Amino acid sequence: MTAAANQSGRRPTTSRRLERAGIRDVAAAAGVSITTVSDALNGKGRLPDETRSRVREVAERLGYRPSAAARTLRTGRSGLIGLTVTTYGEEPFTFTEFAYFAEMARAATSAALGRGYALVVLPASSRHDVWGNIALDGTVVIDPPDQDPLVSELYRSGVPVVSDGKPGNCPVTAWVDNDHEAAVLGILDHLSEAGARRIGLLTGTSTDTYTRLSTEAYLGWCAKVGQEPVYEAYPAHDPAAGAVAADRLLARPDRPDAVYGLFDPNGTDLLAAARRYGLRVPDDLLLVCCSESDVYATTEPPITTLSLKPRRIGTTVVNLLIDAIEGVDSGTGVDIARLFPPRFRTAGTGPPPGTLMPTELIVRASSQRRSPRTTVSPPRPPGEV
Amino acid sequence: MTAAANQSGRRPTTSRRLERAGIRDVAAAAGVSITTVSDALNGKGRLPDETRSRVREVAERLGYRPSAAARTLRTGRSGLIGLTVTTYGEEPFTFTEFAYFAEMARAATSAALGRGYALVVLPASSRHDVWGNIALDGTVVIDPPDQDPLVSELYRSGVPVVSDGKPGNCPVTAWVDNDHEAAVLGILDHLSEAGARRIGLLTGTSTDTYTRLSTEAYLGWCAKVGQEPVYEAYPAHDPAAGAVAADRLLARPDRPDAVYGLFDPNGTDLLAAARRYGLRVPDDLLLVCCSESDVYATTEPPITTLSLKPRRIGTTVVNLLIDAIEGVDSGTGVDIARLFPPRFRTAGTGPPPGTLMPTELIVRASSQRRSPRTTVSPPRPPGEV
DNA sequence: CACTCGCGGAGAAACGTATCTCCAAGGGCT
DNA sequence: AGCCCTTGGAGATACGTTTCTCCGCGAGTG
Repeated sequence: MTAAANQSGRRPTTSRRLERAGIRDVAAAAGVSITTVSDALNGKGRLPDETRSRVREVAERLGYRPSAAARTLRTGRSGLIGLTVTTYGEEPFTFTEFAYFAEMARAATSAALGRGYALVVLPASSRHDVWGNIALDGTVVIDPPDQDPLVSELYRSGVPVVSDGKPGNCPVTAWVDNDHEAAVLGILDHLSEAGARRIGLLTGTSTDTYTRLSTEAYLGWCAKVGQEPVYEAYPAHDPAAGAVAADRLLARPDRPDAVYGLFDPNGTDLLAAARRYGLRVPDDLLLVCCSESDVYATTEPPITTLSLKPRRIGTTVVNLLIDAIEGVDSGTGVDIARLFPPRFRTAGTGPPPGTLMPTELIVRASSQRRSPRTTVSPPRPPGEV
Repeated sequence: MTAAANQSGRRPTTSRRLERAGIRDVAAAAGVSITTVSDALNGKGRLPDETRSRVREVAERLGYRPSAAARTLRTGRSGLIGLTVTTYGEEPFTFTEFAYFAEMARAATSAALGRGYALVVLPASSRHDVWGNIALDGTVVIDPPDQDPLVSELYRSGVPVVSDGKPGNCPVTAWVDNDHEAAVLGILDHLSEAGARRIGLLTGTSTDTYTRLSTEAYLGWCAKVGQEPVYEAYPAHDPAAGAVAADRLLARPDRPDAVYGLFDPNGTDLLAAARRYGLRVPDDLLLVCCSESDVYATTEPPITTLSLKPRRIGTTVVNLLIDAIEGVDSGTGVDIARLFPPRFRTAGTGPPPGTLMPTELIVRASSQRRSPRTTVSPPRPPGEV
């Protein structure tokens, strides 16, 4: 019927200014009800294809764009995922400072978008302001410290949290981490096989999981093989401190004949320090550092690096989070971990399901005693090409 | 059917499960109206301090968190800003690939948070899906191409857009860019003064503003001083292609005695190529490249770089955008550019207000003839000062 | 013929907040 | 005494969706 005029029933249609078209306008223009429009556009109800396409066409003609805010309010889902890094001090962002974070964030963003979610970058130390003003379906937390208040708050709010880095004592829904212990042990073995007698460590003073687990693994290994630990620790966010620490390590009376550096810039710093002390690499000093950068392929000599494969981590973290978001009856805010799809659970136990991902050791000249100097099959790294 | 539903007016209070507390619950618990709670929490109405603090306390006790979605729907503001990079092909993200983007994004994120907004990273090429599902108060667009459909769409939706990179023909609210022409001319003059007779350019094949303006400035300069242009172009996203192009440039019969490389990795590529051809830097070849990385401070020799100061750009872009968002009566979706605060307008004209920001040339050894060697007036290029 | 059943679709109730309008009471002023 | 103004606060509505419920109707079916 000619319902076009009064379709809105009690709505004061006259008050509509030049605002954007709403679903009501589409309904009126197409001569159907709001329900039908919603169903047609979302592919939901039982409608003949003809109605569906007609509605779609009208919507297109009016330039109709559904209001994300209204949809979020109604459905309880925003399609937004928070990404935050909590450790490493108060400075706005260590993102991109360490290549690991940059790569990881990029992969996470990509993975999220592939599943229809977008990532919001948030600082852990932000005024409650920003966190409270954003409707988040879930959050990725990078390396939460023990008892992280932010994670607790999110948990209380019923927001699923997946952490990159095995959480100390936080109620996370799930977590993903590298097998840092295996990685360090692998490197130490690798160096030993290359002839190292005393392996030193360049580590950090912060208490994040990565630093802690790696250092513990080193100390444990030392105890096992009966080597006195030789290490220097420095605040990892301070690039200058790294160079100084590298220097200190090589200046010690019990100077190591091999060093593993836990952080990205350690490789060049150690190389520079070695040069200062007249040490040749790898002849007098074997070198390995953890880095995602390929500049170490072109240093002189090229340096063996451990890659944490941040892309894989980022992708996995996001997928776990979205699985949690979509796998849960979002009404019940309680004990999301219990409702988590069982396939992600760790073997037998209760508390949050975690996944350990392997690392990759990229063996270059710095960790191999000069063989015949040519490229005749150097010893291969354990599992990689 | 069920008559026992109605308790508080018409609301079926019994249906409230274990959901989170809403503003109504706070109002009930505090014995005041919803209005009062809202006013008290937002510091808005006229209320005695006593009422205000009492309401706040009750809200705290109930763990009340306002719904961001509802607030967004009501106020029309989400506190979310989109960040997108449109050029450089289809790959998910060139973010962090070039240090410029990484730095710029970081600064933008920081600036936004400082003003209470959060950044959402979005790909320009995304399915309309994601863009439509997010309530954005505005968008930062990095380097939009001419007639960018994304920008047009945003404009039509009434979303303010500020671009990093002078837009070709897009309805942006404002833009920020470096003074690329001045930068290139400055470098060319710098190289001339250092004794260069024939300056080459390593540029890109893409059509983004940066590449275009820089190349044009180079060609213009060549025409003015009467030098035959010597340049090689390659697809900037392909790192391998860069090395090849650098090699090509130095292999030419009309080999330049100075080169400016527009992209970050060009410095090391050119250095490597020079080495292959037995050219000494800076003696036989002067080198400058555009980069934000400080690795060029430690190359052998250190390389002069042009910094685009991405942090300043990112900060400025975001501040302009937020000014636009907050300075406009968001009801009227029309012609936001007109309503833009006049102080940001360019001198006389109409179309979108833009800001040119200076660059910074960091002079290192690669662009200076060794002092003792040729300190005395090398032959000057024809028409130069 | 009375009935069920599937189809196509309409109505209206939320979702949770911000805000506009309006009201009551008390006190100062002319 | 009548009036206005300020203070403190309540009611109701709108924001724009999604979705649950329900309804009419024509066609099979016993």
